Amino acid sequence: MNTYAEKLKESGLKATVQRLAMLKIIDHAGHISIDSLYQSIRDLYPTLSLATVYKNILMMVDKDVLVEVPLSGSKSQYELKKEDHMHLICEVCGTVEDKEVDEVLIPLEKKSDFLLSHSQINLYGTCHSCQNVS
Amino acid sequence: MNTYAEKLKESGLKATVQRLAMLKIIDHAGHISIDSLYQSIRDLYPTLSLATVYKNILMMVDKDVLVEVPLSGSKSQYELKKEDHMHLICEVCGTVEDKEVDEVLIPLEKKSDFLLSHSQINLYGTCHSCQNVS
DNA sequence: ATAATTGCAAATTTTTTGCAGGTTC
DNA sequence: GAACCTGCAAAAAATTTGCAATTAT
Repeated sequence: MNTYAEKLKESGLKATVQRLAMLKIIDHAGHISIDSLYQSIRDLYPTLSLATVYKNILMMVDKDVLVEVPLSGSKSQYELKKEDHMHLICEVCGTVEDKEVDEVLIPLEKKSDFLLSHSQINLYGTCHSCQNVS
Repeated sequence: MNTYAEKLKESGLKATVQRLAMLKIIDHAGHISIDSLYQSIRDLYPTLSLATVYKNILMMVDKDVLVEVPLSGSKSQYELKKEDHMHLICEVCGTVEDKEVDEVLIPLEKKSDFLLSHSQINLYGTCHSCQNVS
C-alpha cells in the first residue's frame, strides 16, 4: 500500500487522488508554494481546483501531515512533516536546502526554560554554487 | 535629534510623522503585525491610511530599517533591524520573546559552506509562565 | 524648488466559503 | 449509505497601484 495513503488515513483523512497527487509533488519538490503546487498539479489533474488545494493544505497542516515554512519576502512553502531541520536559503538563486539541526537546540532549550515543541530555522545567504560564480 | 529620524535619513528615507509613528509603535511593541500596527497608529493619526502603512513597511524592509518575521500559522510581524536573534514563540499565549543567537551559527556556517547573511530562528513551544499554569 | 510621500479610491491578488454532486470507506 | 471531499462560483480579505494634493529637505 502507498505510504502517502497510509499517512493520510493515520491522520483521519481520506486518501483522495487529489491529496495523493499533492503529497507526491510536495515530496518530490521538497518544499513548494501553493502557487507552484497548483501549477504542477494541473498538468496531471486539469480539473483540480485551487480551492481544493487550499482546503487540503490547511487540513494537512492541521493534521500534521504537512508543515508550513514561512519565508521572508515570499510566500510560505509547504513540506512533508519530518524531523526538525533547518533551511539554507540562497538569496542569489532561491534554492532551499535542508540541513540537520544536530544537537544545537537541546542545550538552548534548557538555558531558556522554554519547552520546545518544534523549530523553524532559516539561514539566508549565498549557497556554495553561487559563491563560485562571483 | 530623534533616533528614528536619523535612521530614516541614513537610509535615504524622509522622516515623516507617519513613519516616525510607525517606528515608535514597532519599537515599543518589539514585534507587530501590519494589522495591529494599523490599529495602534489610528489612535494617534486617524487619517493615516492602510496603504501608507503597507508602502512604508515595504520600503523600510527594503532599506533595512525593519525586518520581516514570518511566522507559521499567522501573518508576518515586523521589528526594528537589530542584531540577529531568535524568537521563542509560545504556542499557548502567543508571546514572542527575543533571545541571543550566541555563537551557534558561526561553526554551522563553516560546516555548510554557506555564506550567511542573516538568520531567522523561531522556536515554537511553551514559555516559562505557561508551563507553570499546567 | 524639487523630489518624495500621503491618502483616497479602485484594481488586483490571495484566501475562504457555501453548496450540489461525486467519492471513499 | 454515511460521512467526507471536490469543484465551481461567489464572497471576503489582503495587498498593490495611480494619481492629485501635500510635505520634507
